[in-house]
Amino acid sequence: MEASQFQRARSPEAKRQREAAILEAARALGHERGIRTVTLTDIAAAVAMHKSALLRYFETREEIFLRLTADGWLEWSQALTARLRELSAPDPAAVAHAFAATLAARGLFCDLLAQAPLNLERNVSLDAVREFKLTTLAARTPVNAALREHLPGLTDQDCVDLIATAVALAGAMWQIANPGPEVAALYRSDPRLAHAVVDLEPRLTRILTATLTGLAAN
Amino acid sequence: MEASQFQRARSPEAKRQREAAILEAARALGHERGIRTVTLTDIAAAVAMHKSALLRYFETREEIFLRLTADGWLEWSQALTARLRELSAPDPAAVAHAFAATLAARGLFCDLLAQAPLNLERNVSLDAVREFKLTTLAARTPVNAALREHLPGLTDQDCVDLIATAVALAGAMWQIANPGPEVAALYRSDPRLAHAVVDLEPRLTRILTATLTGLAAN
DNA sequence: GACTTAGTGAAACACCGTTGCGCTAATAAC
DNA sequence: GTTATTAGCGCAACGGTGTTTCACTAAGTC
Repeated sequence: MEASQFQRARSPEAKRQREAAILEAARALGHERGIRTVTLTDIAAAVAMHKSALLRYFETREEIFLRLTADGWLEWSQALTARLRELSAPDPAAVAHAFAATLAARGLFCDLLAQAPLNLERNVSLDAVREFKLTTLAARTPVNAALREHLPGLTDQDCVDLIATAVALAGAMWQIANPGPEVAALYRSDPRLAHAVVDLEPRLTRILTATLTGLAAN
Repeated sequence: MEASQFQRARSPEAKRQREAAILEAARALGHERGIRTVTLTDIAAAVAMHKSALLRYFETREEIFLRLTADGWLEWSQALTARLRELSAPDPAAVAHAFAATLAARGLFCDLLAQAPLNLERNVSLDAVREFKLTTLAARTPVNAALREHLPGLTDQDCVDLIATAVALAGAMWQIANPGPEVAALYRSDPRLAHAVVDLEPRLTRILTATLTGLAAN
């Protein structure tokens, strides 16, 4: 997050190093304050560059976060696939819990998921959109395979739907489960608002368990 | 959307009329271009006022859309409750389809739902947040009652989870199902991106049917 | 050591939501 | 019917976005 050794990146390796530093700074800032509040000026300050220089590495602000989202997909896919392969006996509830736990543990990813379709596919080149979609497809593939292997009763469409559901719910519900401090205090102060306080992981587990058993029963 | 009869609203009725005109203009603009792209200047032009004048009726831009969202909840609740009451024999698939159909038919509401937790609960007074949450609670109550009446096997928590799931999925998936024209063309042009083309209503129906049968089976 | 080239910072730009401030339309007082 | 008061409104300015332009100069090349 501090200045690099070199003042100007000319070699391809140096450029990749700078690009990685920018992504890492954006990730760190997004993690501690939420994506929405992270500005180009903030990222630029974190990597000791001017914000205009960032846009020589990424076409637009949204593209930075789209890259972060794609990376998040791949990382989450690895973690989830590994967990699914550890399961022994076929157990929909365990599968649902694996989805919920891996997602709930990745707050930044959930934050990004919620904003990806909303903000990120606009103001981004079509090439970037294509690459992003292909990356998410590649990330879903091993999860899909592990699912079908563990629960042979599921069709391919079932697996596609399950992953889409888990990701959509994680994005949407993470936002609700993580309000700002004042709003959280408000929810706790008024008993009528108790329903607004939600705990992400158990709720996701509950819902996904139901969805999965429903799919398996069909 | 054109100018009012009076130039200045002084009586309470005239003020409410102006407020309604602002909301209606925001709704119309959001419906045809998506909430994200609707600016205060746009709304002001539609009601033939200056944008600064809008902020005498609503504390902030987000508050306008929060009001629209709350109205959407009440309207959807009515429509869904009526449809649920029309169902005769207990049928989870029919219930799921009622959810999916009423949501898919309300694109603006889905759009608002996706942005409500994300953007709207920030930059809005705590009073507005409280009122919004209470309104959504009031909107959920009759749906909850109709659900339990039609499918007695469901617990209260089941109904709460089902409504939360339906709403979260509708918001998130509507965004994916309705990309901009260029992105939609991209999806259609590349066979590897065929999975990115989704049809909201059948997909929601499928998923919610599974979730509901899973909940009922538990 | 001079030359070229390409990464960078500074500043300007367009646009956003928001605020402060006169003006004057709409009402009330006489 | 005239005048005084009040308050809704347009205008212009402000601070803050993301983005673009351009002169500068560091880093490689001969």
